[in-house]
Amino acid sequence: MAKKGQYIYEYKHPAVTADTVVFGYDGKELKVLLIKRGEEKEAGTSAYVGEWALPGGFMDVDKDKTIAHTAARELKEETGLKLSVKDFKEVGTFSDIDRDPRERVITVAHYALVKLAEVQADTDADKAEWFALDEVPKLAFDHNKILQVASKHLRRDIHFEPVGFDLLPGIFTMPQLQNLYESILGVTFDRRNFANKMKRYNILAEVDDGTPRRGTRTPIRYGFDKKNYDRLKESGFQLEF
Amino acid sequence: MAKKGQYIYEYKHPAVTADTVVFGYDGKELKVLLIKRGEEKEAGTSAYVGEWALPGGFMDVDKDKTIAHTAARELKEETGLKLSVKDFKEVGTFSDIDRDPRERVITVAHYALVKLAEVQADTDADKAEWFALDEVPKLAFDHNKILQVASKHLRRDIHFEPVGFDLLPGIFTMPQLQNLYESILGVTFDRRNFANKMKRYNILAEVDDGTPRRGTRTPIRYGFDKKNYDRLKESGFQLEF
DNA sequence: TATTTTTGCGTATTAAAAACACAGTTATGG
DNA sequence: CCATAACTGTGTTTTTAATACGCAAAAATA
Repeated sequence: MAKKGQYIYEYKHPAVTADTVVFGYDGKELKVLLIKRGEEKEAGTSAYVGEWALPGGFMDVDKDKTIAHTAARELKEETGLKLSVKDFKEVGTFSDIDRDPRERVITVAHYALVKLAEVQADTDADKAEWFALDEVPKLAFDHNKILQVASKHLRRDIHFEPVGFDLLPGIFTMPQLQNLYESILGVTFDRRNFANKMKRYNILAEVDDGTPRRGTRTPIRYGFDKKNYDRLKESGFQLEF
Repeated sequence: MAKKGQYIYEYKHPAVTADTVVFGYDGKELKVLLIKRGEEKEAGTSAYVGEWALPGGFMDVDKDKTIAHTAARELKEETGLKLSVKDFKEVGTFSDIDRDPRERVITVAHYALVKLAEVQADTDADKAEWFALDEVPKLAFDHNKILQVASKHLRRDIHFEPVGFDLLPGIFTMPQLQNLYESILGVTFDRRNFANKMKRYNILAEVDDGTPRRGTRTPIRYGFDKKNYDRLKESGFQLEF
């Protein structure tokens, strides 16, 4: 952690934080990881103590190689979740002059996608909790607005990147994939057309995990064919769901 | 401008700047507005003096309502170009730990689109100069990388927003519009298919400015039908070029 | 056991994208 | 001045993708 001391500048500097919207999918709906704010360790005074907020915190000017490193470090410290720096996608900067009552603070918002079932055990239940997207309470600072913008980015990105596969377990079924897309986009697709379109992209691979398919009712199990996806991406290919 | 003095913090703060990639189109190719760096007015020591760079500068913590206001203010100060705050689209944050030799500086990059012919007179020729995108020299800091990312954002945004109309004069022809799209995207379209597609969106309006159309060779003049576009956008419509 | 739900596979229809031909007028080069 | 090339507009045809449904088999449900 950064050292406390006396740091002097000729011109005013803003404080900089990184906040992260962590999205997870439980098979039914999209969820977000929130923390309950405690006493601030770094800033002079604390703000919004006891309220729900996005995980995040102040940049360590000496140690954080980039602002994404700040986001990753703070997420780990506040929720126990350890993600790779490249999993953080930048959403935008929030810099309204009065967004923090203590001093001028600008924050760089990120979002990250996790396989909820696999990480739920890692999240520190004392401090962090998963909320359904439509049950998120009033949050500290401008975090409701950040959440809104991040959701919009996710909905846009899903059209061009295989983000669905970051949210689902490694092996999944076509109906699961469709449910995910429908709940993120808030629409419904025709079952058969959705499957056809997905298959045309050749980024799904049937997986045989021993489960017998006695009838057509047992859904086929798929995995994400990352190798094929990377190849397609390199050749200038563009997904469009 | 911010006052010089002694500002003390308990924890280290990074300096924050806003840089802007201003794109203009001269009818042939995409251009970018660059400035020649002089002595820094605000920071203790100057860096990259005499080199080309993107217009931008330090946030005024007391006066800049948002980081976009910083971008607008600095652009005005450095190039004479006065743009509305809402014309600045955020590209991303650049925060590598060693990107500025003086101190830790993170920058929020933006891009803006202007009608080159109409603003060329406003740009202060002593300090600023327009460069063709493929003739941009080596820039200060990580500005080449910022330019690259901004160009990528522009190429993406052009698919969903009528950005072409911000770059062209108010009245333009179909070939001009096509040339713009082709030079931004680096592709070629079939003349007839392009025109058909554009017309289907119903965001173009034929303009009669008195120029007689004696033959089919004199191109039809169009204007951007903003009213129709806003209506379409409100109804959930999405452009896709 | 009868009924409903779920899954896969397929077809017909509709809309859009891509490829292409022609005619009139202006610009260009000798 | 004339022949040629270049530019613009308006179509049509062909190919491809998107959309809307039908059917059968197995599993869950009542």
